[in-house]
Amino acid sequence: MSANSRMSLAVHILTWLAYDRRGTDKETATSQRIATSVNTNPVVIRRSLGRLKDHGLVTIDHGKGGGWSLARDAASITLLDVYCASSDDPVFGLHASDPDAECYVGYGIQPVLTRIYDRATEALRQSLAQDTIADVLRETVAVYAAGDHPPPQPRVSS
Amino acid sequence: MSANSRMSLAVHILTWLAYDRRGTDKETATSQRIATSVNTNPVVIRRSLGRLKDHGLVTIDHGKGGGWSLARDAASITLLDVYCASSDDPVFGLHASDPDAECYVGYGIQPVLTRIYDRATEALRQSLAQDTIADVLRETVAVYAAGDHPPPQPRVSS
DNA sequence: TTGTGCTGTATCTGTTCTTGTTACAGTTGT
DNA sequence: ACAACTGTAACAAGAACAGATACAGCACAA
Repeated sequence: MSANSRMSLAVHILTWLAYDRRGTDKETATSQRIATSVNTNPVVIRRSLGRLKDHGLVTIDHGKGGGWSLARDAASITLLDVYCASSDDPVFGLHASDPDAECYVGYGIQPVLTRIYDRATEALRQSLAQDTIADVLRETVAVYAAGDHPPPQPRVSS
Repeated sequence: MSANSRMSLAVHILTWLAYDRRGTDKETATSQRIATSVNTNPVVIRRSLGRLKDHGLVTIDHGKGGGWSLARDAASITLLDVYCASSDDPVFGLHASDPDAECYVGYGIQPVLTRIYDRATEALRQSLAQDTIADVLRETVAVYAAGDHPPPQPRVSS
């Protein structure tokens, strides 16, 4: 919902791939299997994976038996990378309709807002840059290990 | 547009009121006059002002000849205050549909995301807290003074 | 070369959110 | 009582989004 659930979706996918890579049986990583974990439609996953591929975060092996995998080590993919790949829209938007240019405030406020928004957005980005997909995977597994999980099975997906 | 143009609207309104307060002729600050500067409908302004009033940033004098004014000094209203009054929605949203709890990643990822999002959002908020409406007004007037403004009149609005 | 399995993308639907607008009752000073 | 403005409901139009179906395209295997 709200603003940016695409970010959560992308992090989920990448974390899933990072976990999947550790396995040895190597069932192919298809959009269908990922969709089961995220609990949504495979097309939604493919749309997100397409963006991640365009930003060089994942690769795809086409053809029968192919599948998705991380293009780089999970420890080198920061959440800022994911954020950049997930959203084109700025956090803050300017006025829906252009202000009255004949007014002191209406004339001058937009560049001021832009400066303030840019700085705040940069602070947000710096914070996101501090975590990697490897961190998320480690913490996520820890949450699983600590919790009283409803199901007893320790496999990635169904 | 995009995410949060309500923030820009609220900053514009408060800056306008901060400027208006400096005047001596004291034409009443009505939603109609503010709407002219923002170039929108008075009801849109009233909706925003209602939220700002609920957060204690502005006050209203009802009745004939009444009008809006800042509840506090412009230098004491930070953009974080405005942000809090403008938006209930978080910057980042979690998954649209709950992930599969039978999956390692699906089970454990949401609290991890929440922690990361909270930290990033806090960085954004700290950045916004560094500017006040008084700062915005000063810089906005400077932009006006520096520019080659289309109209020659130096009055607030029409 | 044919078959298989998966991707990439177009398209449609239902939902939600937002802006802009009209309308009108409520409030308050003159 | 009147004038002036607010607060809010209601509505239309538009954008954005998730979810879903459908199908052509691609690459490997046999």
